[in-house]
Amino acid sequence: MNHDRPGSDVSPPECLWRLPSWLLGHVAGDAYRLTVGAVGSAAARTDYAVLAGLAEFGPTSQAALCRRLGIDRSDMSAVLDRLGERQLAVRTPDPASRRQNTIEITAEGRQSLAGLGALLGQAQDALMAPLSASERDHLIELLQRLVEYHRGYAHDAGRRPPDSRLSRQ
Amino acid sequence: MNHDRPGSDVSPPECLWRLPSWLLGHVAGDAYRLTVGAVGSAAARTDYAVLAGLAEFGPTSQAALCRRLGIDRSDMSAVLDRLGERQLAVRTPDPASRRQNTIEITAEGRQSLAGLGALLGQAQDALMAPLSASERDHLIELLQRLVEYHRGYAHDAGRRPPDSRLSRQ
DNA sequence: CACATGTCAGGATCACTGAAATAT
DNA sequence: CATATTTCAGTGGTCCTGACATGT
Repeated sequence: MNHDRPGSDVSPPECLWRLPSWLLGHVAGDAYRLTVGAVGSAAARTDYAVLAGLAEFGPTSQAALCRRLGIDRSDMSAVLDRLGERQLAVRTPDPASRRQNTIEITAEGRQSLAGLGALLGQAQDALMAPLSASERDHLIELLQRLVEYHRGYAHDAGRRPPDSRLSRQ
Repeated sequence: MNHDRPGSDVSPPECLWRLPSWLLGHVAGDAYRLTVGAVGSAAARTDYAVLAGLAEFGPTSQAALCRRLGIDRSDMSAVLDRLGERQLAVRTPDPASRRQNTIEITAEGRQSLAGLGALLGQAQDALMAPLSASERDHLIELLQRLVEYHRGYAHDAGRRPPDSRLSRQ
């Protein structure tokens, strides 16, 4: 029933309006609703992330996938069950180390990934609508710096240290 | 048990790394955990927002408070019950319009607000640690623009039109 | 009557806790 | 033994739906 929704008396307290965590909560909520709307369901949103990871990483263990996507391994099982049922990914026990699975994306999975990616692109445009292209880039860059710092992601694309060849030999 | 947490194999897929909604989800999650950690409980985080609103708006109706803080009115009742029990806010029926309550912050509420504000400030610094002062301001401004656009907040403080005195008389 | 307010009961999703079974 | 992987059961919070009683 979506109670509440702006009236004319709506302006936030200064005190929260300058508070990054409050702003982030609202914007992330909007982003969530927009992407879920574009993609059709909350599950499909998670599926996209997992499929994107599988497509880019190649066959991976389930735990590594969790670490790289920031999804708790308690929740990953259900996601992979769902992807498995729909034949979008396959889970095979790893012969080399029998305690872990090898997860791999299927051809259908890649198709689904492409479709979801297109839908998500629209949602991103809707989300970032009020910002110019350079502002969007700047926002993305600032968010990336925060993610790197707090989640220990070492994003290295295009940031290969200048002496990388030297330091290796 | 906080499963997962970075290893050395951790780097996100390019595909998500440029996706604002994914970045926002992670950063908002970090912000949430930092603020909850600083403030002691998730409930205290909500209390802060409500107390901040009450302190800045003055006595307000419950529904107006919901709209301005972006909290659903289904959930506000419980929050006010909690604040009432702890004597941080009082809920009195409005004599002028008997269908609405007037909510007001108490002296204890202001004390609690100040304490929580200090704790939250530390969490914000921790969150924004990797960014310079001007980068923090820029991030905040970009997020504000998105919140305004998507949630219909009309933020006007400090943006009084240059001719505000003229336009009023 | 339509409409706003406050309250309640409940669902859905998410991030997380804690523990078990299994294998290295 | 300690450690890592996979899975499951369950919690708490937030957001949301739908309804109801009470007022204007």
